[in-house]
Amino acid sequence: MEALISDLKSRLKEKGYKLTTQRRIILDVILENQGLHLSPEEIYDKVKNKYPEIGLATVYRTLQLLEELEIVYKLNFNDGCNRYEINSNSNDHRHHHLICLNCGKVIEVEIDLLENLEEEIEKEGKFKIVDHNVKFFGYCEDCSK
Amino acid sequence: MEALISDLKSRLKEKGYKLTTQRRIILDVILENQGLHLSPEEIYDKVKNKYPEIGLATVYRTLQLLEELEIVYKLNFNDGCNRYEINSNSNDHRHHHLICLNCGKVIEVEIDLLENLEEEIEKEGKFKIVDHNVKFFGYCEDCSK
DNA sequence: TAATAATTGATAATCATTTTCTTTTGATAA
DNA sequence: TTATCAAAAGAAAATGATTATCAATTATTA
Ligand SMILES: [Mn+2]
Ligand SMILES: [Mn+2]
Ligand SMILES: [Zn+2]
Ligand SMILES: [Zn+2]
Repeated sequence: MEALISDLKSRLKEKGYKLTTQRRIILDVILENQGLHLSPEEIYDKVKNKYPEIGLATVYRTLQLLEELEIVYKLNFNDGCNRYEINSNSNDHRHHHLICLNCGKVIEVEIDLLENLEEEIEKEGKFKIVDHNVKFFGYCEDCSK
Repeated sequence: MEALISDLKSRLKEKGYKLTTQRRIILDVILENQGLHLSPEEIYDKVKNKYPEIGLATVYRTLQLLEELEIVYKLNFNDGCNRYEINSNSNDHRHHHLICLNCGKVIEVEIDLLENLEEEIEKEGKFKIVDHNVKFFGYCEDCSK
């Protein structure tokens, strides 16, 4: 997590941006809530505990910026808002999400196993893959009865 | 395509809904534009050519209904609106999408190849998979230079 | 220290989608 | 066929997430 903050600092500087208190706290909140996939509003609420003067617009702006810098990743679970998580692996591995159709719970899966599929797709020579996004829908343990 | 219309008719009747002209035309437009992933607004424009009195709210309402009946499938390419396509295979096979990060073009891939991954996930016994959604990001032929 | 550029917070504006409400339509029974 | 009644449609207003605007503040540079 320290690595991420210094990462942020250098990537910001690189583009002439500053590491402000607000930005750092927003990233802190996301870091402290790994796996929860917070929405901007939820992040706003949590940040307000640490920095009550924060404005909602700043949260939106910062999330945009962090996404641009590939420090966070934007998710869409079709529940009316975007959600964000740390982009732990800018390089290769990206985890998948299992979404329970009954209770809405979101479970993370670390195995990737897309190599075959990606290879097969690139074999055609018509597309160069650099990232993917995989969601599985079904029923979690509790909801399977 | 005829199959889909009669499918629609029976699934509607099953739930006490009616097959109206508007609903049929909306489905026709989606059928006539396979692979284009139209947005509600785009569907509205095309339907207006055949039925100028249609209202936008009817399009939204019908899309919701068709999705509920599993006749269409809702997609999100993060471009500010939802998009819809025929849910050609309610059973098993669902095609994937390749999205060009440069020009935005969307290409469909028919190979599935997720069996291994799904098996591996279900092996843990914590989740029963019934559907998936897979997007690949990268560069299309034209944009790879 | 003065000048300049970046950042913020408050507020207004956008824009896709939903709701509300009144009128119309269509299936069914008398 | 006609009366009845729920479903459906269209117009218009409302909602709600996100974005843009703008004046004030803060950090950096000359
Ligand atoms: Mn996650
Ligand atoms: Mn498609
Ligand atoms: Zn569940
Ligand atoms: Zn392209």
